[in-house]
Amino acid sequence: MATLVERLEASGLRLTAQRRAIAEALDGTDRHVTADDLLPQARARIPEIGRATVYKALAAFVATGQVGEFALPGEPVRYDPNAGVAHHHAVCDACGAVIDVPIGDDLTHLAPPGFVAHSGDLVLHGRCAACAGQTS
Amino acid sequence: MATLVERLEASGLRLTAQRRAIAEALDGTDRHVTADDLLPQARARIPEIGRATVYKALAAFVATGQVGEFALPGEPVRYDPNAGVAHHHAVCDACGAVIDVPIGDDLTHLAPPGFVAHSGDLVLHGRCAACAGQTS
DNA sequence: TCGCTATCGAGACTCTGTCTCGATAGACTG
DNA sequence: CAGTCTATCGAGACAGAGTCTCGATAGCGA
Ligand SMILES: [Zn+2]
Ligand SMILES: [Zn+2]
Ligand SMILES: [Zn+2]
Ligand SMILES: [Zn+2]
Repeated sequence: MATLVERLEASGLRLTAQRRAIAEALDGTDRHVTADDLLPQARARIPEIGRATVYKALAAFVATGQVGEFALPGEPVRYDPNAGVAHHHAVCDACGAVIDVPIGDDLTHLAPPGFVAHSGDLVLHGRCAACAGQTS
Repeated sequence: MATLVERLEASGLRLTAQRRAIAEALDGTDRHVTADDLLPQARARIPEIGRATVYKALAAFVATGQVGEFALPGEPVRYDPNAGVAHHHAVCDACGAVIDVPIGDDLTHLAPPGFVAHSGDLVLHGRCAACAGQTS
């Protein structure tokens, strides 16, 4: 898999220095981070980068389909550099970890009659391997 | 299926006049509404009801498991009076409609090794029956 | 090189949701 | 019924996430 910067270039997005810094910061983590998490990371590369720039860059990345976003109720939106490969997410109730789950079945066949689904986001809730072992 | 008010009573929640008004307002719609959507509906029953009261009441309802919540990126949390029966959601890209989808398969078996899943929320994206027919 | 346009940065602004705190309403006791 | 104890209420201040405005800048094509 190419880097996020390469995939964004390939998608035709104009890659400025700021967007490159933000894409590198996002790609450098396997976590699922928020925009405000990313700001200090991006500033490590370009100190004068603005907060609005991060939001606008992430929106542009999402529009290309190379970056995913998902939201849990009551939490800020998280961005996912791994959207080139479709996958689902498992969220640990105990520690909050978000784990990528490879896609097995196609889930769009679950759509009701008449609904034309092009994608589906599944979020599993439970205990991750580390937390399940403990008798909380 | 009993009304939401009845189900909340059965779950042992203290049902004040305000909570009853909010539960009736929520139950009276088949849509998936936000807390602030609900405020005027609740005030139609009890005019002096406060905004914080609606938020706190909804949080209490969710804690009983009789009301569901789900979030789309960039949108306020929506509340679902129909959580007594587990179901998924289909969201129309074009008109924004949120449609209940009866559960078919159990999806928790998709969890990765070691992860103990107790529930899964699936959100399908696409076009609803009304919007799919049109050549937008 | 010139100019057009998308992007940038700063900060004000909006919106969603939470917290504080004094007042109130119930439940429970006797 | 009166007293007490506690959960809930309402108002408004507050906080966090995200957007908008607008003048400045940088990249791209001609
Ligand atoms: Zn965990
Ligand atoms: Zn992911
Ligand atoms: Zn539609
Ligand atoms: Zn629903």
